[in-house]
Amino acid sequence: MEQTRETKAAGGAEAVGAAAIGPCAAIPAEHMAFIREVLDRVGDKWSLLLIAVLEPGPLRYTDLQRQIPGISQRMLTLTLRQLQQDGLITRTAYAEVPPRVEYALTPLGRGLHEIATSLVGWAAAHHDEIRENRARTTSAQPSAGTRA
Amino acid sequence: MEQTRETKAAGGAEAVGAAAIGPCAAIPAEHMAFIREVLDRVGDKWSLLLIAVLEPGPLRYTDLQRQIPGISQRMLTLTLRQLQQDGLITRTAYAEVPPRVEYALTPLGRGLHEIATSLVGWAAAHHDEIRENRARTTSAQPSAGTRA
DNA sequence: CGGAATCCGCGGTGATACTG
DNA sequence: CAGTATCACCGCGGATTCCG
Repeated sequence: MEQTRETKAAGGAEAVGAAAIGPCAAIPAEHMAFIREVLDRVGDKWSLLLIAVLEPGPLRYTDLQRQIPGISQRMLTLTLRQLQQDGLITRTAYAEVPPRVEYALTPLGRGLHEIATSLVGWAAAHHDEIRENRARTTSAQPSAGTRA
Repeated sequence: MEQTRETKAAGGAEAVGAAAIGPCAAIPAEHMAFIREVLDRVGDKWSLLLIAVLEPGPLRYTDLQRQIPGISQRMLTLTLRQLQQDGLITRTAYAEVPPRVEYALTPLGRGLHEIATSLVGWAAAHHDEIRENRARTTSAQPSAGTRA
């Protein structure tokens, strides 16, 4: 029974050194945990969007709120802080009479921003396609494996 | 008080027609909702990872479980089904005596896969950097804007 | 203006057990 | 092998309120 599972995961053990070959095929299990961690942080509903929106220059708190209609102050602040802790964005507070705070991408965050942009672009490009597929298959699961 | 917020978001209103310029700068609010939707689906802890892992060829259910250590049957099945509904992956069931089911990327899913790979690659490349940053700033927030 | 604090619900998520 | 079903948890995330 074990030989069947060797389909393509045979390199699981020695994949440790194979990380350079492909970033995805045979991912070293040791890194999986952290990758998941990053993926989770990045995929927490707002982070990527925030990174994507933060593109050009420093943005103020209110600006971010305007650019991301659905977000609440709570989530904006929370996500902002998280991103800052990870070193993806910088927070600059000017202790002026009308308090002003600006958020900007760090070089590290800029790298992620490109990916975020790709993702947003992909979503925008295929959103109708996905919607069609989703509508077509929504609540349309036969009992089991039909269509061979 | 209103003129201060015009920093760079002045194009917020007419950005609707500016969608073709940049995928990210001044995102049309109309698409935001769906982008968030896609982003959320894609960022639901497992989807991207699954897409990334599904890279080369068809994989069986058990293979996927092996490749993604932390996932439960429930989440695997759920995510799989969701991705299938969105037309990102295909599910092929062979009604054999030992039931065999193979999952593979669709062309659409392959597009996302590239992005997922980028993201995973990015995470792997900067995971230590992020960790440092995170450790450095963890529970180290002064009362307010220190370091200008 | 930019947040912090609190309350609270929803659903994502994981164990476990069972089925075909 | 490849799921499905049920349960129970907890943390994300939204709404609201208050502070500097």
